[in-house]
Amino acid sequence: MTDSEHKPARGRPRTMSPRKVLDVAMTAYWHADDAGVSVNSICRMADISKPSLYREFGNEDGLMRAALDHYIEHILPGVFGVFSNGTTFRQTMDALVDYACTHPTTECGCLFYKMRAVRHRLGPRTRERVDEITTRSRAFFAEFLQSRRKAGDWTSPVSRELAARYLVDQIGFALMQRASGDDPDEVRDTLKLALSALDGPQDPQP
Amino acid sequence: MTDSEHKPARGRPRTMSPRKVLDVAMTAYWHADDAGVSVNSICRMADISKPSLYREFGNEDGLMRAALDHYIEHILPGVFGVFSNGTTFRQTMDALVDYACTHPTTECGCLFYKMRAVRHRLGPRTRERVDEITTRSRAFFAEFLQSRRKAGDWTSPVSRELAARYLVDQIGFALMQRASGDDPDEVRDTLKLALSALDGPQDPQP
DNA sequence: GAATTTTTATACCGATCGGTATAAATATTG
DNA sequence: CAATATTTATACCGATCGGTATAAAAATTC
Repeated sequence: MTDSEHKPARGRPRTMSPRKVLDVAMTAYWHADDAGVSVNSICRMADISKPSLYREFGNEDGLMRAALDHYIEHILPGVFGVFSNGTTFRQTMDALVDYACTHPTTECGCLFYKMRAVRHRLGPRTRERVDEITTRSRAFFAEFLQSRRKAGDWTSPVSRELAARYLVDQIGFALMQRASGDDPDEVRDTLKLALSALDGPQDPQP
Repeated sequence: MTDSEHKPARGRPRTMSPRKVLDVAMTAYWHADDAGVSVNSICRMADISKPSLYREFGNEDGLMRAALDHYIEHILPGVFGVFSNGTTFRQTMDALVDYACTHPTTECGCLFYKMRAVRHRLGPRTRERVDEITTRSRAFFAEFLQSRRKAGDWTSPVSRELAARYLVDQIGFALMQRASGDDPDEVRDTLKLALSALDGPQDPQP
């Protein structure tokens, strides 16, 4: 949806690659310790001029939204291996905990959750995208939970809507702790304890 | 510890009241929707000049630390009514959920948790104070849990250290959601579900 | 080669930031 | 009243912010 892959046909050839800028911006927003990621710094890091960036993305809001889309498209799909078809609810939860707490990809947290945490200070288009992804994530987890309930290995009396929201929130909480540099073992213990609230009534705790 | 209540004995009398500045700063940091609380804005709100503020608090870090201390001293004590002596673990948890999700004081979250969420961008002295309060909070909850375990109404196999950390984190998470303007009912459902992970093995869920 | 089109680089805009230099204002002390 | 001590108000500092005006550079079209 970058919508500017039109070949210019004539004019000065561009030295700026939107793909490269998005890689830089995504990584910067994602791995930044604090909110100190300015348009200026991204231009310096990507070695482009500000007018080039503004021509391509309009404003900071457009850049952040494009960077989030870039992240969703290129980084997030790696997570969905966790949701293989045959696996039990419990197995999937364990795999999720592993992924969120020890996978190198999540060492700096998750760009989506980081943007969600500062939702109020985002531009309107980026905020809109964050809200869309929140809705889609909850729907995805709700569908997963429904299938596991039908399969019989998720027996909690909690509604799947609440459980889906709870999963999205608790995983995000763990990823934010991870991004803050918290002890991975403590993050893991906390997340496992939180997710145990979704266990069935008579399931034994390992 | 404001340490500047020395009467000047001579010189131009001060029109600036540290107490008033701390009230303004505390409220601003606490109720601010985003990070847009600058020293300039606090001076405008408190109707004082910047040199007066810098003379009293040194720098932004000193002001934030003093505002946090002010909050701990004047606001937080109202919470401890929840931990009356006779109440059960379950009763205390319910009271905590009520307080965190519906009490007017928590409508904008909690200044401590808000500062904790941006711990990395705090000045060294404020960050030190935040860490101290984190440690003290965990210790307080651990002591409470130990007493309830001895009293026999907290039977979870979870260690009290983990449970204490979990309580501090989950209550903070709920307060941050509340500060973000999330639906109080949803925050309440999430927190109740999270705290149910600390219930004993055979306790019935109401 | 001249005209046109597109992107580039540079320099700038006003606003705001945290922090401070300076001097006027207002008190006590002699 | 003069000297001194302290706080005030004002104006300023350099840096950075998001965003843009302007014109040169580099391509195609005529």
